[in-house]
Amino acid sequence: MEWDCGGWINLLSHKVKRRLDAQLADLGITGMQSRVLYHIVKNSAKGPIFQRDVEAAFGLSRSTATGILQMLEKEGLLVRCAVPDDGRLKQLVPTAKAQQMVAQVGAGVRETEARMTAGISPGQLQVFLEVAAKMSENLDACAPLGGRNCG
Amino acid sequence: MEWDCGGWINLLSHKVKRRLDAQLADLGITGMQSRVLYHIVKNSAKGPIFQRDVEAAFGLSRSTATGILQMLEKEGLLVRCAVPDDGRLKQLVPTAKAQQMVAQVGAGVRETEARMTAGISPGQLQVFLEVAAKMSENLDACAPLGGRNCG
DNA sequence: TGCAATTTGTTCGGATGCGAACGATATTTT
DNA sequence: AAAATATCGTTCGCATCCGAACAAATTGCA
Repeated sequence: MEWDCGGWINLLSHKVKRRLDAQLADLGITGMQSRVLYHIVKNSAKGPIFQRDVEAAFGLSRSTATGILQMLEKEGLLVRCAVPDDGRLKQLVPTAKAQQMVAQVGAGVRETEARMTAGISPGQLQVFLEVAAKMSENLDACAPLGGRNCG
Repeated sequence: MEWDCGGWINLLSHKVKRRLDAQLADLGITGMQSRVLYHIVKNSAKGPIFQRDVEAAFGLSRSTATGILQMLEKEGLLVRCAVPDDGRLKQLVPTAKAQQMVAQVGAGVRETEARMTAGISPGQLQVFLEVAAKMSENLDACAPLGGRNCG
């Protein structure tokens, strides 16, 4: 009779989100937005990056990704420009402002990370991350149930 | 420059939620609702339980808890009745239907839990849960930042 | 070539969660 | 006792995210 599927994980995620959003509120950006922006900044150096890559990396639906990227563009943190090769794609190009934002966000994030992991040994943290990754993988494997809208 | 605050945790939580909600869709209940209901069923045996207890247990804001409990009542899964001692409180009393629902949900939840933890040793899982609990605790400790609306 | 299927991103309506402001009831202080 | 304070739950408007339906562009196949 005892079960708790995802109870702890959702509770923890919930707290992380609240803490991080509060930490970043002054910068006018949310945790999710900052992660997406960081991902774009980091990966656009290696080659062109598109909305579909963001969807895949964060498990977001198309509509949600559209909204986040529109918002980031409106804030002047990136530009979505058409590419000649394929008229469907819009390449995501971070602006100089994005670099600043990423640096500022990084400071807040590291602070929150430090508080969060206080008193946890590197070894424990390692196991934690490995288990989390394995769970993520397991869930991908049994994905066919439900939503077909995201990659 | 490398940071990922809550990236993995949010991604995993996201996937758990999607999987569980899909699993429970046939029963007409969401993962969050089912967890709250289970909590009420389990704890109402030990003594009266109120909305504030739900808020504390799941880190929900007052308004969110109100919404979930109103919904569960509308579905006939619980009754919120006034108590004579304190006119502010509404005791949460699960119905017989709630017992059935909890049993049905339990089956689906155990299936999802099994899939999710496949290939993970009990020892690893133990560490994972301990670290998650420690992180949760750490986040509670630095709570004063932001929202004052929830317990 | 020409038409079907796929891919990419948008818009729309709905669900869930939050914070602020509120009314009602209890408790504490004066 | 009266007034200030605290607690409990509700309502409201806002943000985030989802899935479905859609338009535009590309690819694959006959």
